[in-house]
Amino acid sequence: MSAQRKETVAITTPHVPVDEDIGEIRDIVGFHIRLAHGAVYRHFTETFAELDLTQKQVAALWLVADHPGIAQIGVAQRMRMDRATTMAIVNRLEAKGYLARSKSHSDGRKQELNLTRAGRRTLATAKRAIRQHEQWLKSRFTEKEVAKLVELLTRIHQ
Amino acid sequence: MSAQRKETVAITTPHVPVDEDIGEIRDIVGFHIRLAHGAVYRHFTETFAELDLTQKQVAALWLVADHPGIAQIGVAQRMRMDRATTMAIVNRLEAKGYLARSKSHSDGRKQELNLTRAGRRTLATAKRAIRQHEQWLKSRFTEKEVAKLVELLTRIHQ
DNA sequence: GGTCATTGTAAGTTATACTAACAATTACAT
DNA sequence: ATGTAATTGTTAGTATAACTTACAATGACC
Repeated sequence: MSAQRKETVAITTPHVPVDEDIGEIRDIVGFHIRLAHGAVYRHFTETFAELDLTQKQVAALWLVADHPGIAQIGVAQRMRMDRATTMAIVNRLEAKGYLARSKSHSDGRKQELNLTRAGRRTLATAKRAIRQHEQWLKSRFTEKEVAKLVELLTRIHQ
Repeated sequence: MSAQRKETVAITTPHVPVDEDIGEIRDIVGFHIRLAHGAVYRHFTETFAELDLTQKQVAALWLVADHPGIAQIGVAQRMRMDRATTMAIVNRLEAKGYLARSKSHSDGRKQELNLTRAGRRTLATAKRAIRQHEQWLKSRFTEKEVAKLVELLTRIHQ
């Protein structure tokens, strides 16, 4: 559907230049980060359409898999989200049956998060989709450029 | 308030390491883009708290200023948004009194967008805030690195 | 023991992004 | 030139995400 739409645009509106003038905004780094994020987000959504998972949901699932028994606050800190936003995401993953909460016995305030069997199965599928998605993203760079990009981006998010 | 909160965190939870282990996800480029975008978005929101404008709203305002009489579809294409999303943003900017719609006489389907006097005044203020925000973002890079980052990001969003 | 911090939770707000449908207008093919 | 298709704006509805505020339960610490 996306390829079809793109083709339609190319056929019916050849007079619209690909590199439209965006004016002074071209020199704003933050604008490029937002455009790049948007492009990645859109491709991710297409890749995960059948799986019905968002970036955040996959990231949270993956984090819990890598840190069994992690508390919600732990997920929040690693993903740079606040508690309320984390709640919403964990709620959705719980509703889908991919992870389960259980009271921590070391700290009564916390809930331990763990994947269910379905969660592990889905994450395995998701990781294959991520590999595809990453391939699409990395295909335009050399290995060295990928490393450089990650290094630069890391300096932004600490 | 942000500095205060950061300080509080540093004082009350020194046992939480800054570089928490995020596991395998560390190697996913898309994850770094999302984290970087989130960090930039958060700083932008703080910088523009008094102005009560979002990234998208400023970008749209700026685009209209650089392209007087541009149609909504033109804004959408340049910002990689669909028509409905553009509508919402233009509606908000119109409600704030920063831009005005007027029927195009060359194409009856289109609306010409132009800044109001208040819109021009606000954009001027916004540009000063953007300069601050960009300074914060660029401060961690050399000029060469900024150019490289923009070049790499541009390859992602075309 | 009392005070303060942490954690999870609920409720409500805002912004964004998408789809689907519709009306008005324009473009185009035969 | 007429009928069909495409474009543009618009509305309505849905979903996600991020935020605030408030509250309860629990833990940390003097």
